[in-house]
Amino acid sequence: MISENAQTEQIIKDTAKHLIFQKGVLKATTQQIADEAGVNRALIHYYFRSREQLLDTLLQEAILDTRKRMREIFTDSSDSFKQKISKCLDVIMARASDYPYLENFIVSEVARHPEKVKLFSHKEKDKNDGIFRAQLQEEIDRGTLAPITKEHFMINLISMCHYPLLAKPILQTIHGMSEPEYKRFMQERKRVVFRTIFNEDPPATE
Amino acid sequence: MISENAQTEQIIKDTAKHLIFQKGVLKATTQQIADEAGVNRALIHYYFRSREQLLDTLLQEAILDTRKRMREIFTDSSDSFKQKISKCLDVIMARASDYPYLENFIVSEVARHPEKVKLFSHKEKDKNDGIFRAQLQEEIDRGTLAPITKEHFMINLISMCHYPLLAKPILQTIHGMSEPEYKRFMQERKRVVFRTIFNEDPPATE
Amino acid sequence: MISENAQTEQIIKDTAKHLIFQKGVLKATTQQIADEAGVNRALIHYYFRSREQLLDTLLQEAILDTRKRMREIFTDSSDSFKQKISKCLDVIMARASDYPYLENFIVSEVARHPEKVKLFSHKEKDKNDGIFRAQLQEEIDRGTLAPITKEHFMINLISMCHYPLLAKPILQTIHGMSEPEYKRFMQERKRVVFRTIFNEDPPATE
Amino acid sequence: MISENAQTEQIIKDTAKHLIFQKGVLKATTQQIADEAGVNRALIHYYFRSREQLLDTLLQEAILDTRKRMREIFTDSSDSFKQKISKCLDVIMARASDYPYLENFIVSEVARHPEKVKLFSHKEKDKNDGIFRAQLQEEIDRGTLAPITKEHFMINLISMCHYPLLAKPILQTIHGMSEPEYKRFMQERKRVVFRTIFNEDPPATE
DNA sequence: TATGAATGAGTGTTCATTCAT
DNA sequence: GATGAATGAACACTCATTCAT
Repeated sequence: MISENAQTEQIIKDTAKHLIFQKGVLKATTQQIADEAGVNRALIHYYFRSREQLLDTLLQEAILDTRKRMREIFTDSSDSFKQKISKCLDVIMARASDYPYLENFIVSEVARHPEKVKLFSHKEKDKNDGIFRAQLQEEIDRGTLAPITKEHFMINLISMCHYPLLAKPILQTIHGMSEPEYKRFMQERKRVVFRTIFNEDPPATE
Repeated sequence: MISENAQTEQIIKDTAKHLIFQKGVLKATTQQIADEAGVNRALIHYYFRSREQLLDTLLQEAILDTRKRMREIFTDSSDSFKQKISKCLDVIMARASDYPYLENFIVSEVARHPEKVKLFSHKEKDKNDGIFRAQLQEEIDRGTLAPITKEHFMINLISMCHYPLLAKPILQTIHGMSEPEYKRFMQERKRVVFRTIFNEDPPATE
Repeated sequence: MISENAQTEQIIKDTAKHLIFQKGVLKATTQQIADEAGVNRALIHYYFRSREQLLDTLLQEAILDTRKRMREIFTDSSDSFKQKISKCLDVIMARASDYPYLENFIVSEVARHPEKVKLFSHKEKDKNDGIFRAQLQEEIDRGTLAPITKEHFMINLISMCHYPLLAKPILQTIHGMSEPEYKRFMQERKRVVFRTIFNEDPPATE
Repeated sequence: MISENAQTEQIIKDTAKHLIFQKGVLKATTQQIADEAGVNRALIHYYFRSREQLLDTLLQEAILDTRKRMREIFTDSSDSFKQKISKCLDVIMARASDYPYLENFIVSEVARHPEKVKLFSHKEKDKNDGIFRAQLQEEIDRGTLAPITKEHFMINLISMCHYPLLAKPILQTIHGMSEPEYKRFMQERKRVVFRTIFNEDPPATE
């Protein structure tokens, strides 16, 4: 009816993303998805064969998209390490802001079906990995960063960005934040994370 | 059979905690719980009225327990701020290590039933809150800590502890860690987090 | 309601047998079975886990029962060969009369799931097989039976009994038989089959 | 694509016959039929209105074809009765060999929809019927055949041919026949059936 | 306390069928 | 003629929950 032609497939995907990644309805039913998308439940199976495959598709897309953005940042060699991390923070925060429950979804998916971890493995040995490690070491040698491995460094970055978005309602309750207060809090967040890591403000970005 | 008397209630709770918080079976069925606990499925309803109420009980207990431990740390005024944070890290890490999926469970529970956020609200205006803010400010004034609000500070702490445990299988895949490598990684974690925050090693603990 | 306790399981089995083997509703729905049995549809899964397993159980029981009766006939060594075959015909006809669609069901089950053929394999090398072959050969040698292998002989027997029951409505139409005519036809059937094989009337049975 | 014009209708029918009558997929889906035929699923409805009507068409054709061949045999008065039966056996065996599951399909179709029995009724009172009965009686009078009605006689014929093809996998299991053994078995079959009926070998055929 | 039996609501999925193009 | 998209009805199955004992 409302949905026509090949757009329908996209509508279903968008609706499912919205429901699961944004609203946090991790176990969204095919019925729920179909209702929200304004389509017949059977259409989900027509396009994706199963609920499982729809979710896998969403997951795959989200992962590839994030990875692509990350690669773009680290491939651009003209930036300084701190500039890269700053951009990286932007990407992570944007992602976390768009899809607050994505990380949560990923974690429970993998908990239930450990073989899905394959979705995260690169075939191609990342060429940027070497550069990253070198630049990180450089900062440490220069004394602008306490000694830390790449793994700990990246996980620090990701954790500090994701968690507050995930736990939004809880934080609002525990710390008694109103909606505008929370909004302000999240806007400060990037600077705070950068400062926690580097002990200085992030470089200005366009 | 095996379970007698009032122990049964505890066995059910323990089993459910294990299944959901430790093994990550967030949607554990009453059947699964009963089977694992070696009791009849109907007993769960006898003791807890509904699956929902059982889960709420578990949640409540986990929250109260964590809060109690935290309070103990911050009530003991003889410790320095850094010592308190160090102990605090110990508690969070221990919790995250015992119940890696607890945070995940909380988040999706609250996402689905926003009213459950009530479980997190204190009635009693926390007396330690004032002390904490004062001590934090003191550190900042002394220059041992970059300016930061209590909220950001606490969230940094929590995020950096929880995430790596939650995402264990993914991290192992992305960073190519073997089981012993991951174990070592987690053992380093506390020091890394402390250093990321304070730019110095944590004080020794008993 | 009507059904109580452990009888329910038997009621479900009996109903399914009736529906599938007698009425010929080969693809009888769990709903149909449950309705006819006057029980809740979910109970079928409670007792048999799946429709498939219910059907397998029925099949298994039917096969074992028939095999048992057959063995009884051939184990009793006091009977002459013709007497044995006569009794054998009685059993086959009775079976075919009780469950006209059993053979049909078996055939389509095996066509769909060839591995189910295992249900028919004996583990124990049949001791009666030797006796049967010897007695058959004896009849041939005596000239009361045209030369024939055991396999062809048995299949002749079975085919001629089953087919007319299976195809009842068609035969009634093609040969224009009324209900009493068909009944008479079937009553003659045993004698006809025996005569076709041995060229003489069967011995009298109790 | 591959299929053009009016051939498509035939392709669909042939595919369905193959799937249902030969491979034994009695509940072949329109999708399965369409896939195997390499056409769009909706085309089946375009040509046949419904799955049901397609199947009815196949059934009708199979019945008419068999009946036509039978009539040819019995219309040709130059043959002796035994020659006719021998030819008749050839036709039945060929049919059963081509479409082993046809009989099974017919039986379950009629079981489900008893009104389909109409497909088998002749309008025209078969003229050959009288001749057949006369010739049969002649054989009986001559003593070459034990007394038997036309109905029993025909059913004996048909049963003994169809069953072993239908039950192929089961017979192979029960009697431990290898594929070549079964093939040899079926080749012997015609002679065996003829001998069972007439106590003599069938006349040679071209 | 504890349990086996029973149920209603809901889940993912399949399928024949229709329709606009 | 032919097709992709769409739908409603049905299906096997699961699950939390209730109840009699």
